[in-house]
Amino acid sequence: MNKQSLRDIKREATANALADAAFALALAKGLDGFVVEDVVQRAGYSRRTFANYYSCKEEAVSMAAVIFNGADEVEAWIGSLNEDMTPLDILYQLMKLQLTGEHLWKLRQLLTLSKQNPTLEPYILSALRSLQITAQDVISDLSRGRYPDGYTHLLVGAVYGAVLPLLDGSMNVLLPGESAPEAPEAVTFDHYLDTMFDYLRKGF
Amino acid sequence: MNKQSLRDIKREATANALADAAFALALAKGLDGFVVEDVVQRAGYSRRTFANYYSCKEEAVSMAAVIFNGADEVEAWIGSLNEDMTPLDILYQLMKLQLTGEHLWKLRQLLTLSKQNPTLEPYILSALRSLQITAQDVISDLSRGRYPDGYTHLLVGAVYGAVLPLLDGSMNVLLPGESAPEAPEAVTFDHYLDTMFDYLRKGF
DNA sequence: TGCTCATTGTGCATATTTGCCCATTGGGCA
DNA sequence: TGCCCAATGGGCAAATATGCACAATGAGCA
Repeated sequence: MNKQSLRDIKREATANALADAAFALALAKGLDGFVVEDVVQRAGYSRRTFANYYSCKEEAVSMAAVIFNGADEVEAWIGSLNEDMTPLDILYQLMKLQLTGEHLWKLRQLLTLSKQNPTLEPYILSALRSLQITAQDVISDLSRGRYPDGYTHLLVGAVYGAVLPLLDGSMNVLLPGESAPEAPEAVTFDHYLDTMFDYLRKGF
Repeated sequence: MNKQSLRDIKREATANALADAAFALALAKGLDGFVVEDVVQRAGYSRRTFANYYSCKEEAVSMAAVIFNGADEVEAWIGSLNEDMTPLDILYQLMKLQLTGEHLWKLRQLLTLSKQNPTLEPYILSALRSLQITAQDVISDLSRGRYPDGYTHLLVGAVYGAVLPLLDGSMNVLLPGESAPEAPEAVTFDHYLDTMFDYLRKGF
């Protein structure tokens, strides 16, 4: 699907390495506990290169949560799609694929960090927005000719607009009795997600 | 000691990755069982970049055997040297440090490969020569003012000129009853090395 | 207040890597 | 023999990464 030249691969690897390093440092030391120099040292790049990819550490930290490592599964899934599925069904399955345990866990960590330091919030929103764009492209492509673009845009917008509230809601529920952070529990989020799609299907 | 900028580090990493990949392929498939394209694919670089570092796969394979990963130990050892050691003693200890098990094993694999394909031999010689240059620099620096350069040059030349015969000799001895290649046995080589230095000390 | 200093942002030169190109080489085969 | 073709070597431009310099920012402190 993607051209993915060697250059593309390495560019993506650089961006991911920087984002991962920033995210790890944010978890370990808090948003104010490190500087860009620490990030590039951990990732093995120069400060100048960091500036070529991200405008600040907040952006890098946020991007770490949307790094997508399941492109192959999504591709296979797209190929196996039924012709008669509605955009709503497609979108539902896509979110199940995209928002896997690791993603959810990272997003929650991001939200926790942003509670302590609201500077982070706009960058989280941007990161989520990039997820939305990706989903929009997939849905648009899959339902082309069967549904107008306006329909899918509104639908995808509604769903991704609800991600943050969904996360927030499931956090409030989970956080008190939350077990180990390294084994994220997604069941409650899934429940909220199902509820959300029920509303979307049957109307609020 | 070395400036070792980030650029230097990455340049060395590239050269090493390419050499390691070439060496691994040579072991797995033989010198004629792979092409440069295979090397760069395994290492994650382009064919053009390979050409920036090595003129052919034989050169890369040979360089893999002299990649030195014990610079720190050597540095520490240099700092702890006695002022009254002779160049011969220094050189003896340096070879013990340089020619560790992994190096010996790689060099032997190289020799085995070169028996099947003599194309490799000049590149092995070049690789050994680079080891010799390094040793020459260390020895010259350590004995500066106490011994003339001519003396150390002749000495180092004599020793490194004997490395290939030493390897050959110890191979002949070891190969029949050689155990697992992944646990190289260096004791017999060490014995040969000691004999060599005995000759150098007391005269042939 | 004004000063100091760590951090950051950015322009520019240089180094490194890649992609694309084509010429050359050398072995296999009709 | 002559042709074909995979592999190679290398020129060149573009993309990416680095090193360096300097300005801007902003927090801490006398």
